[in-house]
Amino acid sequence: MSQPFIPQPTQPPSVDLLKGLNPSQAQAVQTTKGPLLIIAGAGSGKTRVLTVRVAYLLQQGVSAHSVLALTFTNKAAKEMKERIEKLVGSYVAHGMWAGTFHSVFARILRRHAHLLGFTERFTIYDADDQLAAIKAVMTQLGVSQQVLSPSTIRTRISFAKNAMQGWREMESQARSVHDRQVAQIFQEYEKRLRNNNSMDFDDLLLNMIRLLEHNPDVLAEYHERFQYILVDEYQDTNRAQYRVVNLLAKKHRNLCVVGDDAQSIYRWRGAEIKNILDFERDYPEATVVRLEQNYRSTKTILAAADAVIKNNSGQLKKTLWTENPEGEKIALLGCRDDREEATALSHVIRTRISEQGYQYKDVAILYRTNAQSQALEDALRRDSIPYHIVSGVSFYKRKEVKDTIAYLRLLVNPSDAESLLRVINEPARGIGTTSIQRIQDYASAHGITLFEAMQQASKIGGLQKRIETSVTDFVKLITEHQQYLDTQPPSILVQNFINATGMPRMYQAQDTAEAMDRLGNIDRVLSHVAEVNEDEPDLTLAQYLEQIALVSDQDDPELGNNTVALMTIHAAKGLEFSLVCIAGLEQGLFPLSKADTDPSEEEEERRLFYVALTRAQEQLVLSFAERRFRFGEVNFTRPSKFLSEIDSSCLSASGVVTAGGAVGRDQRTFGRSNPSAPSRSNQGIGARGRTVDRMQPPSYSQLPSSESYSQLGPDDVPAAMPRRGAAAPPVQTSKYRSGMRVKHPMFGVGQIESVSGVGQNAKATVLFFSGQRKQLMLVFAKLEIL
DNA sequence: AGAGCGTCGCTTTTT
DNA sequence: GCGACGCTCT
Repeated sequence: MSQPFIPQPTQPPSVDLLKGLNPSQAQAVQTTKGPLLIIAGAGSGKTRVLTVRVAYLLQQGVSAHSVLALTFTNKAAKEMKERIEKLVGSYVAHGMWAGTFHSVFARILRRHAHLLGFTERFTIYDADDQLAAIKAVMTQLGVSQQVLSPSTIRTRISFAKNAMQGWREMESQARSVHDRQVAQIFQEYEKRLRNNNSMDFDDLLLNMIRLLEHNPDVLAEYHERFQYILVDEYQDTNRAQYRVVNLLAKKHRNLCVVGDDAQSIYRWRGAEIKNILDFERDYPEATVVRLEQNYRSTKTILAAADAVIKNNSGQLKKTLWTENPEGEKIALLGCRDDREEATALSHVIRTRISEQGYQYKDVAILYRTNAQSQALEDALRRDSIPYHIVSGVSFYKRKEVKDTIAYLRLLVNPSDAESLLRVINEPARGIGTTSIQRIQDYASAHGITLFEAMQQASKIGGLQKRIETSVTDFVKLITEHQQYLDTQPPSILVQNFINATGMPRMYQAQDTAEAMDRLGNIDRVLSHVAEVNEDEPDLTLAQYLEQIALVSDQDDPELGNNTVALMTIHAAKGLEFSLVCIAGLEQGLFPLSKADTDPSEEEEERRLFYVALTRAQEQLVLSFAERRFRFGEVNFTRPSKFLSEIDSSCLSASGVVTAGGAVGRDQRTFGRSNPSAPSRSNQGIGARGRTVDRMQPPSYSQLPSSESYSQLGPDDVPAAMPRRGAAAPPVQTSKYRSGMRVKHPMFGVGQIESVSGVGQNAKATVLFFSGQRKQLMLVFAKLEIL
């Protein structure tokens, strides 16, 4: 992309980018040379500064090609790209690399995979794939999964990798037999992934370091290219990410990092706050800019957040302030149990929407753990409040979806033993554990991959003739479709291949509602491939797989809808809403229980609470329950100590209410129903924390019977509400009639022959012009009526 | 080989 | 309250 003399049609040559920026923001934008640390408080216009800064760079004549922007989420990367394009036009912004650490590194690693002993078609393993590999290794080593849990081992391996430690370090630091065993599993795991031509998420970082450190010419190439580097959320970088960033920035030292130590909430994933705390030590010549003016929240919300975060030690110095109004006080809902909490929140939301002119999309309910969403969903459904869940149970976690993906991965990377083992007997081919063991033994005896062993099925001793045929057929299935990898577009290839696996036929034959559901999910995967392929005609299957490996289903289309958002606080980072409800403020839940023993864990939980509070623009509602259903049983709880850290002057005088009182209107004060008792003493839940015990609930007889809720049957649930985990937008299945002409994204135009079932289960038999006759689940099929 | 049953452990957060 | 896993039976 040389720079020809083409005028930029969409953009006047000099937009005044600095207009409307405050002095610190402007300074951050204009400091283009040398290292720059931007300490960006919550709501201080960070994204704006980042994007304007890049736009400014480009306007100064820097080529987009030489800019690299690294983020943690795909969403952040996408937003940044879009906003920069808006500022300078897509022509000028073209060629800039903005992406997550993992996606950018995966792209670079594919290009140089051979230097590290991988092929460019390596598979990327997510946590589940890692677990499968670890289990396989444990079985192979004869380690009982009872004694050492695979998921603990996964965590330990991941943690070690994030700290750039290998199995050798782990072994030398081992303090027990267990530790040594973990190290041994670690070692075998590494070997296994290598044989599988696969990398886990952490490897994407580690291999990037290896690549750059062992190949000076490659490093030089990227030094040449990336002259300006930006890192968002620098407080969340782990040691490996820190290392790569510093390697890449070493030559030009034009490294701009942005972050807020108070919002560091990923320590459990290896994030090291000290990376941001030590930036000035790493780059003594660094410019430091503090963005301290908050444009998001009211004074009340900021005061509460500030009071909370003050309890943490070792923060970077900064003082958030705002010109925004004082705003409403924070409401506090004390509830009897989690069901009432959900009902109370739902009612508060409904009241404020109808009385204060908010829209559904202005509201979010945040919680600490995903499990909490269930009760909240039920309540919202009962009240007919439309909502969506941000990154709930993943679509990609469903068995049939994982199987489908595993088939696709195997096609691209036949060395991938994990995927192979997943699908070898799905649908049943008579290849059971015994046969697999034989093949595996043969493979390791000959030092070849599982798939290669299967290709020599006839030479493997002890295989029954019938099974040998099955194995040969399976190999044929894969190899036959492999030849189309380079010639057919993924949409076609995948359709044919998955059909040939026999999976759709298997579910078809089962003919249960559940099987139809699964069939619909497989269809959704295929449609998704087709969709992406339509946008990117040059897409390869390998690229598609990489995309879905590195994308969680966060960027669901429902964000555009006017619905209340439900999500974990982690998922809420970077977002803002007019009205934010934070549920489950109880000891043991938020802060989560393990914070009791480890003060640094408590500080992380407190930062998490800080993040939650600062998502709110105008109003905050905090809630807790005295009893909560967890682990299949009812637990009694105490209010979160974080509540006591909020100054009582920030809390609404009538803020503490029972769920019963909150139903409909939140005005009944907590505690004895004595109207003369100044509610001030109660709201102090307190203000002093130790008063917690005093705020025991009113007697249950004072509260409306909870039976009033159970009178609401499932019929009260509006049919169009999203069901848990169902990412598909509600489809009006009733509008389809036989005889209609319809269009399917993959099968094309056809005519409905018949419709059966109702609602979620409605199915249509469609005869397509291609001659195919298909039974399609209407909720998933995306049939367009012509 | 595969279905069926019982036990266990567990739900923090995600690229 | 769920799913994953292992054991037993057919």
